[in-house]
Amino acid sequence: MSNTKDIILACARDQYLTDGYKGLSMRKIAEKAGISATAIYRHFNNKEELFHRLVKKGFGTYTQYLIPALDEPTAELRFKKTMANALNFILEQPKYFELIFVKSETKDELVNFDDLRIDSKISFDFYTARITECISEGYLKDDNPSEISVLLLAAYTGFFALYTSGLLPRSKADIEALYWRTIDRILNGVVA
Amino acid sequence: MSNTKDIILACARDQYLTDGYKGLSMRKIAEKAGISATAIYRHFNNKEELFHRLVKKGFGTYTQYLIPALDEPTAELRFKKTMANALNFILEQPKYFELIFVKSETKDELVNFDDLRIDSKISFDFYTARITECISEGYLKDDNPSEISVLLLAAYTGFFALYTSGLLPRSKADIEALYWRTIDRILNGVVA
Amino acid sequence: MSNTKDIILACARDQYLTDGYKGLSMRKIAEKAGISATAIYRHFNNKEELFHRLVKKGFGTYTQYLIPALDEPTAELRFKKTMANALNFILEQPKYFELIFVKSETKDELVNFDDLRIDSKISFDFYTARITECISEGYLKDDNPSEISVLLLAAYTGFFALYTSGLLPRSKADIEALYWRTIDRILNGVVA
Amino acid sequence: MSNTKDIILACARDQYLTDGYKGLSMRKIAEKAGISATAIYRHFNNKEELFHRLVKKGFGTYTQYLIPALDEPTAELRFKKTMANALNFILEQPKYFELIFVKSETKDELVNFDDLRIDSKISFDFYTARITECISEGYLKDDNPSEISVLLLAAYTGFFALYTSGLLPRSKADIEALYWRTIDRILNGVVA
DNA sequence: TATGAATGAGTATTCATTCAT
DNA sequence: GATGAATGAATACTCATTCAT
Repeated sequence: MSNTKDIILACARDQYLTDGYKGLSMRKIAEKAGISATAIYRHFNNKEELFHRLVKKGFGTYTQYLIPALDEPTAELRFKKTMANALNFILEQPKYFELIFVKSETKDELVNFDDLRIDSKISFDFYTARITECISEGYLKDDNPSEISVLLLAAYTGFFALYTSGLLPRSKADIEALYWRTIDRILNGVVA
Repeated sequence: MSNTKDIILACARDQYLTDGYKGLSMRKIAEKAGISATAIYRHFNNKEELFHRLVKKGFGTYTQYLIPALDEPTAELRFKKTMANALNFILEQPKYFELIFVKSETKDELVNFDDLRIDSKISFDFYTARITECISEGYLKDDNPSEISVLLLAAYTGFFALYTSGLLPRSKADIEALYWRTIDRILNGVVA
Repeated sequence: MSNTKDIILACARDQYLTDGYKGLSMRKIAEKAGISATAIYRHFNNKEELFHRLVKKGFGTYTQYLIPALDEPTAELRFKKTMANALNFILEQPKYFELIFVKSETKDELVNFDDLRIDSKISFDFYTARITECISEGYLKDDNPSEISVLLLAAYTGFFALYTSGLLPRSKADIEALYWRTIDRILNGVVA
Repeated sequence: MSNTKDIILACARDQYLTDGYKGLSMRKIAEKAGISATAIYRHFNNKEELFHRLVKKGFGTYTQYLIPALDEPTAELRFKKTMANALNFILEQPKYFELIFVKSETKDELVNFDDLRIDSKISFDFYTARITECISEGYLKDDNPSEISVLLLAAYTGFFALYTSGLLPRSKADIEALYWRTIDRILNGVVA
C-alpha cells in the first residue's frame, strides 16, 4: 500500500488524460508527482510496466462503473442500467475509455497482454451475462449472447471514437440523447 | 503537382501504416523518400502540417473505397455494397482507418480542423445519402437518416477498435462473418 | 570475519568475471548477494574500496595457483611447474588475470596502491626466487633474476593480452602448446 | 575530408588517452570538440562506431611507427629498428597502445571485428616479414616466423602491461634499457 | 530545390550514494 | 546490521527545426 506508487499512477493517468500518449514521459510524471524522475524506477521497472499498470487500473475503473447495475431488480433493468453506466464512463472518463478500448497506438507496450485480456474479459463477460439473462427473461430474442455483446460494445466504442474525434460535433446533452436513440435502434432494428 | 511532395506523403503514410504515430518522424520519412530531412520543409511547414495532409489523404482513400458502391442498381444494393466496401477498407487499410477514425492520440496536430471536418463529412454524407434512398425505396424504416449513419458508423468504427485492440481475437474470415451478422442484427433488431 | 562481507566480495568477483568492469555496479552486486544495495555500504565505504579489496583477492588467488609448485623436488621442476600453474591461472581465471595484471582501465580506483604493490610483489618475488635457485642449480645462465622475472612475466602477460584480444585466434589446446614452445624459445634463444 | 569528423576523433582519442574508457562519453567528447553532443551523431551512428574508428586509427598510427624501419639496409637492422620503433610507440603513445593491444574492457564494442583483425594483422605480418628475412639472412635460427612474432609481440605487450600497471616502477630511461636487455635475453636465451 | 551541419530540448534509463527508519 | 525511498548527475540517443550554402 505504498503511497508514492499510487501517486505516480495517479499523475501518470492525469498526464495521459490531458496530453495523450505522446505526452506521457517519465520526467513529466515525476514533475507532476513532485519527485525525481529516477524515483519512479523504485516503483516501476520501466515505462512499459508503468503504462501496463495504468491500463489495468483503467479496466478496474470501468468495471467499477458497470457493477452497480447489478442492484436493479430485473434483467432488463440491469441491462439498461449497464448501458447507462457505460455512457457515464464515456462522459466522465473519456481518456480512460480511450486508454482501455482504443489504445491502438500503444499496443506495443502491452507485452503481457494475456494479463490484460483477462481484465478486459471481465467487463465483456459482464455484458454477456446481462444479455444472457435478458434472453432467458424473454426481453431479447434468442441469439448468441456474446455476439450481441460485440454488437453493443462495438456501437459503444465506435460512438465514443466518433465523438472524441470531433466527428459528432454535439453537446454532451445531445450526445446522451443520441446515444439512447442509437441503443433503441439497435434493440428494435432499422429495417422496415 | 510537385512530385516530391507526393513522394513524401506516400512515404509518411507507409511509415505511419507500419510503425504507427510514434514511428512517424521527419528523419525516417526523409530516409524512406530518399531525400534529406530538411528537404521536407520545402514542401511542408512542419510535421503538423504534413500529418494534416496525410489525414486528408486518408479521408480521400476511404471515399474511394465507398464510391464504387454507386454502380449497384438499387438503393438496397448500393447500401449493402457500401457496408461491404467499408469492411474492405478496414481489412485492407487498418492503419488508415485508425488514422482517420480513431486518431484521438493525434488530435493536437489537427489544428485546421474545419478543413478536415469537410472531408470527413463527405464520407458521412455518403452513408446518409444511401440511407435516405433506402428509406425512400422502403427498404429502411422512416427514420432520421443522419442518425442511422451515426449508428452504422459507430458500429463500424467500434468493431474495428475492438478488433485491432485484440479484444476480438478472431481470424479475418471470422471477423468478416461476424461483421455481417452484426450488421444484420442492427438492421433487424435484437429485441424479441 | 563478517560473512556478508565475503559474500559481497564473492558476488562482486563473479559479476566482474562475467560482465567485466562496465558491469560492476553496486546494485547488481547487491542483487546477486541477496541484500539491498545500501547494505554494501555497511561493509565498504564506497565502490572504490570494494574494488580495491577485489584486486587484493585477485592477487591472493594468483599466489594460490603458484604455491603448489614448491612441492616439486628440483629447482628446474619447481620453475617449470610455476610456469604451468601460471598457464592454468590464465586459462581458468582469465578475468581474474586481467583484473590483476592488465587492469589499466581501473588504475584510478587503486588509490591505496602501495598496499596492492606489496601483494603483487609477492607473486613477482615467487618468480624471482624460482629463477634464483635455477641459477644456483646451474639450470639457468648467471643473470639478474628479477629481470628474468620481468621477461617471463612480460611474455606471460603479453601472451594473455594477445589471446583475450582475439589477436591469437587459436583454441585453448593450441594456445597451451604455443605457450610451451614460446617458453622454450625464451629459454633457449632464437638467434642462430 | 570532413574536418569535424577528424576533430571529433582527435578529441575522442585525447579523452581516451587521459581518462580511459570509462571517461569516454559522447558528452565529454563533444565538449572537448566545441560542438553539441548530438552533432557527433551526424558523423558517427553511435558510440560503438566512433570507438571502432578510433581503434582503427590506433592501428594506423602503430603501423606508421613501424614502417620507417624498412629504410634500414639489412634484415637484422630492419628487425632491430622495428623493435626500437615499437618501443617508441609504447613510450610516446601508451594509451594508444593500450587501446589496440589490451582493450579487453572494450571488446564488446568491437562488433565488426574481422574488419579490425585485418588492421591488426598488418602490423603482425610486419613483424613476421622482418623475422622471415632475418632467418633467410642467417641472423635468426630456422624457426616458425609467425610464432616468433607471437613471442616478440607477447613480450612487447606484456612489458607494457606490467609497466602501465605500475608493476615495473621504473623511469622511462630505465624501462628503455630494461626493454633492450629483455630483447637480448629473448634473442640469446636464458638457459645455461 | 535541395543539402549537410548543427542545435537544444527532449527521451528512457543507470549509477553511486545518502538518509531516515 | 540492514532496508526502502529518494536523489542528482550521468549515460547514449532521437527529435523537429534552423541556417548557410
